[in-house]
Amino acid sequence: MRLTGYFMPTLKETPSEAQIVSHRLMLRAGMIRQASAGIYSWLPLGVRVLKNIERIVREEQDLAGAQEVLMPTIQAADLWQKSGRYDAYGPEMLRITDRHGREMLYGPTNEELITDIFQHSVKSYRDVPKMLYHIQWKFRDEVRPRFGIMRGREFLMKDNYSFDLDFAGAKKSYNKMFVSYLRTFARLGLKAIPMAAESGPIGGDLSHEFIILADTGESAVYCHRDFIDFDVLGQTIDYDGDLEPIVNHWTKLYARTDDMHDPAAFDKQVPADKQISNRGIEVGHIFYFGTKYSEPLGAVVSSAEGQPVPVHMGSYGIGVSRLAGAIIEASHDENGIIWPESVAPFHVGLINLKASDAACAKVCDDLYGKLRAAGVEVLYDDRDERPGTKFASMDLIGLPWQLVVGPRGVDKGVVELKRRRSGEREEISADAAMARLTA
RNA sequence: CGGGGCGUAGCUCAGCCUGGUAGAGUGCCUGCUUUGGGAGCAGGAAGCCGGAGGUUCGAAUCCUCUCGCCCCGACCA
Repeated sequence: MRLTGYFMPTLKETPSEAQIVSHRLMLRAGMIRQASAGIYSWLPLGVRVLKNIERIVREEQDLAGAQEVLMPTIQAADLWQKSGRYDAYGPEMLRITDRHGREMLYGPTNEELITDIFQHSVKSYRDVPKMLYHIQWKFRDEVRPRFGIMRGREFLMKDNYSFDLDFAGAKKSYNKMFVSYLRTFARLGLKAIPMAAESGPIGGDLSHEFIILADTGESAVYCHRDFIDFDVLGQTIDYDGDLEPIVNHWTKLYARTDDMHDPAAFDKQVPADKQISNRGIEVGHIFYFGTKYSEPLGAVVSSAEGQPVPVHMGSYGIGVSRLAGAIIEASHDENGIIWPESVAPFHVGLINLKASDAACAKVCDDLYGKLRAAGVEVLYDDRDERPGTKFASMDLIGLPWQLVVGPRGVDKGVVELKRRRSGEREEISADAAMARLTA
């Protein structure tokens, strides 16, 4: 993409409404634009990031055996009346009346709808287990939206719902999602730590929040330092096999959010030099809730003995749009965003330091063509701007690599390859740079 | 929902107290100079001063109402 033709309205100054770093940087980088309180439009650069996050989430859901569906944003109120949540949900739920006076709502979540879909078609124990997920916009009328995209009223979320015959089955589904989440966040370049969370009236330990550590996080979290070095991507996962050992490995050490924190247990279980107490951002939440919705909504299957049994369910959420902000919170410096490779809107930024110089332009155009031909996503700054402006905006938008071509280097037959994350630069030939970027 | 604050040019803000018909920086457009970390000079375009009432000869400025947005707290993916 040539920057001269790209819609990327960057800002030199920080808009006054933005307080936290991800919000400021997303606005400055031209990723989003506020439409109203807690509601945002996504501009081209932001959409590219969002799509990358979505892609990874989707791939990992599919890998774990879940199937994608797509449920509507607007739902009829009657299912919610059946589950009892229409009254329980309160003003956070945006209620709408259609032209016929029918009560509708903009979905804040989808348990009712998915359970209804399931119960219409599934009647036998032979048809479970099933895991169905979708990635859809949701709306929660937060009293006080804030932190930009991190806590908007409208947000993009992946939610998955599992259906099993009994608790043992549900636990297997839970484990699949647990491991799937570890992989998903790791691929997004994040250190996400599963922390014991409130599981509501069901009780037990089957609820985990996946938290990333960031100083600007919204809640206090406490955990063992060894989590930082845990790795999940180095092993092959067999989702049909026993996942319990992996789950155990990731849950045996102390990790709790503020509301579950027990200072005495923390001190007892974690040596002082291994204690981390920090702020954290919740990027995912998984829980088992048994028959809470299957009973009132009639999601019942026949057991092998011919007896009707309500299915055991779990639900598993990932805040897709929130992740865009969370990744920035976890990965930036004073100059701007530092995207992990997997979600970067482009792989490399090609900077022509002197657009008016024919030799420079020749080298750049050539590199641009070759990179594109090689399938490398490249943003080519071909603007007639000063070098400082170009460096600043490229650092701001945080592409993993910068390929800098200036008259000085072109004379010597070299270009400069800069790593955004470390700031390392090296002068190498254009061919060598190509080889590096296509490796 | 309790408490606080802010709406003036795309962005950051001054002007408001003490009423006299719109400002700066930056960004944008033109030209010249410049060219390795958000340049310099000159010229230019750009605002229903959030909206509605009111007071006044006259309102960005004073009064009332209203809408929007932000911050702290409680709450939340």
